[in-house]
Amino acid sequence: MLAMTATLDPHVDPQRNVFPLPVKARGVGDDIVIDQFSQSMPSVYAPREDLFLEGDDASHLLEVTDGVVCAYRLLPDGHRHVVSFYFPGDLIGYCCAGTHTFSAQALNKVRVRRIPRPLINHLIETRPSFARRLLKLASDELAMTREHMLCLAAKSAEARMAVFLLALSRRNRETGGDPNRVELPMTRVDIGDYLGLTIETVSRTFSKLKRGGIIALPRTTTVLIKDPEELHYLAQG
Amino acid sequence: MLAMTATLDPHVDPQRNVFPLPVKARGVGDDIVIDQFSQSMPSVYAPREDLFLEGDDASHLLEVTDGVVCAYRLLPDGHRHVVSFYFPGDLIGYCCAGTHTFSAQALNKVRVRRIPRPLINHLIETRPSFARRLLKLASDELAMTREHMLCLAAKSAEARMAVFLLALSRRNRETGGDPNRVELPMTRVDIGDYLGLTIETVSRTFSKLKRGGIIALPRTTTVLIKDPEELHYLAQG
DNA sequence: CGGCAACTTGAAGGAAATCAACGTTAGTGG
DNA sequence: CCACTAACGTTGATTTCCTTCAAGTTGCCG
Repeated sequence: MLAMTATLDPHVDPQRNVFPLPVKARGVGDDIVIDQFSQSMPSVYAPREDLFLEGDDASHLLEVTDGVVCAYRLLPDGHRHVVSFYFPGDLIGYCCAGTHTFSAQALNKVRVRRIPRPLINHLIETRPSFARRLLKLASDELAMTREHMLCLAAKSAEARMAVFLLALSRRNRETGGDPNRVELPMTRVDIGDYLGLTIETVSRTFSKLKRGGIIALPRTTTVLIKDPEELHYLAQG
Repeated sequence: MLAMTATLDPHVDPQRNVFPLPVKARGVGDDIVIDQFSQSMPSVYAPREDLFLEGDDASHLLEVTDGVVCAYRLLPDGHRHVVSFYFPGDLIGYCCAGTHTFSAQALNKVRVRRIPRPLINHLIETRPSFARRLLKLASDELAMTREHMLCLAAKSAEARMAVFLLALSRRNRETGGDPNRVELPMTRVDIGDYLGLTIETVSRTFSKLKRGGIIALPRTTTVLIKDPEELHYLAQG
């Protein structure tokens, strides 16, 4: 259950030059108001099913409870750009205008709670603390987006991959998992479209890191971080 | 004077795949409250003077009234990344936590109005409409940052430059200026650090556009757009 | 076992970075 | 007003990294 006392994730640290992946607030809900409502309409999506498309009416705010969501945009030239990945506990679409600015697709079996926008608006009107929390959420997401932007603007393929893996590792640590064992729910294409690289470069970089003894890849979807120290070094550029 | 009725800039259109430059709200102020306060402490900065540094306490929100501000970050490896440019009417630091997540430098003579954060917090508490407006502002900036990110992830040097010039052109049009005459208050280094390119590439791309008859450069700081059609085409990728 | 999609690896090509030199502009002091 | 200087900008030659194109390989699911 969402607790009123749940605060925003204290680990978001815009000062560090890594970790652009969203690590958002758990428990943005205000008391049991949201809880009651959202319980009444849970939704489940199959792998590669779209939750919504860019331009769709953003009538609801989504909270991911299970699975991983890939936010993406399709360009006129046919290219695809992955904006972000959303994990359990993350909120989607909380600070958007009337329509969604990106599409969202389930990477595996995804479960979300749908929170109607009017409820959000009502809470903003009636509870200043809620508005402040949403604002903080938006500013955190902005900081993370800038981090990712910086990564794309200034870093090599190897550095981008290192940043990416460390972001996943960090998320694991924060959710009580093994920081040195990273599961990849997304394909190489997803990773490439997120990091601004081709699948070939993603694959080659994985191999290079493997050869260097920095990671191991027992399966294509499992990364074992063997040398976190070195990975951090590479992430710096 | 800031008017209560002033709404958010209707021209921000996240659907379009161009124009990542901030075109933010004029008149975020709530009635005359902010107006009264901010009038009392205007600040002026000389070219290349820093308004604040990354990590500084964000005690105030800044509204640019004159000149152009360059938001940037310095990386451990010595690289510099330009996050954004802020023009008259733009707000800086409205959605940031306790400390600034980037440094800000005046590109030319800059005048800003400093709005104390406690006042902002007070307005959020007491006026839901103000909170909603700030949230809208944050969501617009997020959309624009994503637009820029997409540009860095997926576009060629030429396309990035085209997008950049069109963004400046658009801003001109919206402020009643000549959309086909763009003044560049920033250096080639600034542009390069913003677009993730070297100064040489920026310069070469200017020359290429000039050779193609798409732009003219009567002075290094003045761009005349001769073929907006073609420039739009190039901006697509 | 077959078939297909995802992934890996190799070779060739290209776009931008780097290295290096030259030109241009603005600002300073004689 | 001109000479000098330093910062900024342009252009060329070379190198590097990533993309593209083209096979293979792996692994999953019927």
